[in-house]
Amino acid sequence: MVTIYDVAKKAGVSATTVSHVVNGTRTVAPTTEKKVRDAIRTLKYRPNVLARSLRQSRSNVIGLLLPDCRNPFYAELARSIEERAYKSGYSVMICNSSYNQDREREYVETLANGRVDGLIVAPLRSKSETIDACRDRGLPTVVVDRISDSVLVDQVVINNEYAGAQAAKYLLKLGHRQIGCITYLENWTATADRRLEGFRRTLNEAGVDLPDDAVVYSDFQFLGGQAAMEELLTKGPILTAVFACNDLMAAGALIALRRAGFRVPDDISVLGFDNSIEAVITSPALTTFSQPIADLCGASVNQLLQLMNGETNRPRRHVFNAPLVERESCAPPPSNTKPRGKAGVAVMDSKG
Amino acid sequence: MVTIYDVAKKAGVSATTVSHVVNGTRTVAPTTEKKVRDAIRTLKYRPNVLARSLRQSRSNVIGLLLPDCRNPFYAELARSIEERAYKSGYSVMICNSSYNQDREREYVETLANGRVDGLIVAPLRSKSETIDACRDRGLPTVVVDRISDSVLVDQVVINNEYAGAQAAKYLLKLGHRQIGCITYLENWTATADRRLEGFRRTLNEAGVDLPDDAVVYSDFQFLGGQAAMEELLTKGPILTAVFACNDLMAAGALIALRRAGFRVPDDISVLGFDNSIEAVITSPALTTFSQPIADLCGASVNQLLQLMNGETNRPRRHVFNAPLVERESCAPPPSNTKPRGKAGVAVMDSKG
DNA sequence: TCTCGGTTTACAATCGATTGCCAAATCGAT
DNA sequence: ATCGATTTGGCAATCGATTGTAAACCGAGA
Repeated sequence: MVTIYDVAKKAGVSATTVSHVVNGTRTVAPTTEKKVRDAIRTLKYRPNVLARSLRQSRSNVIGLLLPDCRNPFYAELARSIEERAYKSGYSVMICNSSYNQDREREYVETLANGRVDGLIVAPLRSKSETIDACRDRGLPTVVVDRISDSVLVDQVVINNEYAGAQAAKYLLKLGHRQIGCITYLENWTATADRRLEGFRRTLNEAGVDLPDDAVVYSDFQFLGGQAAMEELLTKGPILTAVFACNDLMAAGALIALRRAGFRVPDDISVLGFDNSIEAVITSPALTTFSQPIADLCGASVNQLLQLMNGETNRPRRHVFNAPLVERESCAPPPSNTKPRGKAGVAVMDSKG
Repeated sequence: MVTIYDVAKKAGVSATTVSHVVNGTRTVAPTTEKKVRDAIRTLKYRPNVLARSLRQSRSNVIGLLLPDCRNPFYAELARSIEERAYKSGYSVMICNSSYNQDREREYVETLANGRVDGLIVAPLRSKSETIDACRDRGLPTVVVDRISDSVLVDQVVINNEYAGAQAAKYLLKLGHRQIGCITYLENWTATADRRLEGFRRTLNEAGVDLPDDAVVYSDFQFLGGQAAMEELLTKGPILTAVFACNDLMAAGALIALRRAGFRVPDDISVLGFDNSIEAVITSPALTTFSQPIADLCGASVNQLLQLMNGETNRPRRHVFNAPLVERESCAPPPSNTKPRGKAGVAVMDSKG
């Protein structure tokens, strides 16, 4: 490896001068500068970023710790964060915890000690030592997508409970009364469970029950959603609508329903979440909630940049909303006796 | 930050001893070891990975440079590579070139100088200075998915020309004669263009023409595929089958066809590539070619590990095959006058 | 010739670890 | 008590940069 001393020797100057030429940190006489630049070019010298980082105690890298980059929502998040970070001169190191607590902890250990200047993390659990570990090390940290119990860390999230409530209102308005839900492990992430909470509360307020066997806990993945829908069909009550807490599971549900001979949305409605590419390419296309990814990433990166600049305001929670995107997968229930018109204009169905 | 010297002082030993306790590189008396471990626990000491890497000139990180992790094929590739690397004690730094040459070059600059021990890259172009830059720096490098012109670098790819030929044979066997193709920029990646090459050659050998206006160059993305299909419908010849060089574009083509009132596969067949999740959730599900991701990643990581261990065999090219996966999106052409039976059993259509 | 002010360059310490080499301590055997 | 072998532990150099401090240099004015 060619070092700064090799360049110095070839240019006939000291390493100090080479460093100042490379970084433009002090005025250097034009003739000296030329000698140095020539030497750099001849030797193909590149500064060793490790040595520089060690000395300056900053690496210009930020870490991004996600459950799984195959989930299109996280993939989109990763790209968007990387884009913003790049514009601010930072590279991004993306790591997948693979929905594994130990892996998550290990990655924090690996990342926290010098390798990154800051960390954006979508933690697996709300109550996790991961976040505490970051705080202990004094590592600037922002929690994104998922809520952490810790009040000492900045968080960037959507209002999941509100979105769940909107989901319920939408299905109720369409006339549904037999409603099910495919969600994620209980009390883990403060995402799917909050959506379920708002969903259930709003249904109850409207006098509609959400029985236990109409709720299936799955894994946010395609096959999981498919299996969950099959379980609902075999073991659950008769349903006219299902709210799946992400698009991948909703897509799985569509497949299970098609195989079982149901037509969506004629026989049963399916409501997704995320507005990922999956929502567009399924047939029928999914009615879903749009994750405000640009907002989430903008807020996360800005907040992290502030933290890394030493601005230590009291931690805050940035909250955004996920608006409903209507496509084709939701419609009034098949034997609907309620008015179908939008604003109360009664349009009786065949029974009327 | 608490350093090894802080621990040494608290434990009443030298930094040397602490280092050996942490790394298990020398026998340490049990009582001494206990003192050191207690001090480490009390002070919450963590070794600074930068300092360690600088001294050992290895970081235990490998870089992965991809065009775009939102593409499900690359997302899957990234996860699989990370999984294998993790098992060998390496972390993975994933970077997106975003289909941008400059970005690709900059990332190589950033990664190559100490930050990573090796690099797996899916370069944007076959003829690119990116690979040369890696070689100049002596960075162990493996090219994956795409072929590089450089004969001095290890490559792990599928046989795209063969797969293209198989695509042609399959459509010919179904009875198609009016065939189109949605591919990627010409002469860039040695993936889509090779597929097209094998595709065209095999069609020609069967006496079937692939006219210029039946080939559209797109961008490997969903919207691009949709636009490409629209272009084929408006400006191209009448077609009974389209080969899209990846599933995302095939999914886009399906949408365009549905909007234009075509039924797939009754009116027109669509053949995809990658066998990503998209191929399963579209309706109809895509007949496609299965990327042997496990093979690709296994070979890439193994090869890179060998390179990083200093084993410098002559660079080789690992080639795998992508088998056809039949689903629902391909069928005989609508007004087919050929036998439809599988093994020559003549089943005449309505014209018969 | 000497001094002064400003510019340009170099010396040497430092970041936080690892590690080759040597010294001290311990032990058992004679 | 002495010696040699074996453990155990520390000193100091090193990785490749950055940077505070000080020295060298240069032309101008006294």
